[in-house]
Amino acid sequence: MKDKLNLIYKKLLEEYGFQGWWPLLSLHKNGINPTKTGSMNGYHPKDYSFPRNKNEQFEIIIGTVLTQNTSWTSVEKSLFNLKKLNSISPEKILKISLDEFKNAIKPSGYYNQKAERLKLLAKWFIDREEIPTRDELLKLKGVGPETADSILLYAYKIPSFVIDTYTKRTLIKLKLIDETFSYNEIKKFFEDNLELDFKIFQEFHALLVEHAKRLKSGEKDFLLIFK
DNA sequence: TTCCAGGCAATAC
DNA sequence: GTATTGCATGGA
Repeated sequence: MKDKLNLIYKKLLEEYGFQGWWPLLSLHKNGINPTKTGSMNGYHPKDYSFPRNKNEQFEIIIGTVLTQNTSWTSVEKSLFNLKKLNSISPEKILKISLDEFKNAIKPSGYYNQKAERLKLLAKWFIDREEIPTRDELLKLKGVGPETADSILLYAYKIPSFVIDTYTKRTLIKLKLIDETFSYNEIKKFFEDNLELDFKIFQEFHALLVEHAKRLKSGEKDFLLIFK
């Protein structure tokens, strides 16, 4: 199974190249125009130095919450709105009013709950110096398994595999799992069969998402590249 | 117009 | 532990 999974990773990498997740606003080109830049901006292929400071780390964390059940282009709009308010830092988010904050993140949907939870998350982050554990993250309101794993993997570079709807769908299509597999079972499947390297975990997860997205747009046969 | 998007918490069984 | 439902905007 190890060989099989590594072969899938290799094929995806050959097909799409390095993905450079998690996207950061400071790496956007063309200034402030998220609708035009779309979701192709902010990535940093083969550069694993991010996040380089606490603000970038925090930007990733709020992104993981904002993107819950929401497309990344919508999250970009919210992040740009926050940037205009000069508010992508935990201190600023705590400082602006709840209404102003809600209005800024409205494009991402569920803005009432996300605003309250992000304020709590900001408070938590300010007091948190060390790397959090997964259980600690799961106790935070608004942080479920996928968000916790995304925070660990992309904000803290801890090899904790992220399972999202795309990942699960891809594995089902490849017949490596079936619909009954739970989040933790799928996570274990990856972590038991891969080298525990945060770079591989980041790329593999991002590649699975990219592949599933292209399938959805009807670009090519889903299983073609694996043959 | 309907459906889905890089889910989560509350509730019910 | 597993199944269901509300949360909400924006694009296809």
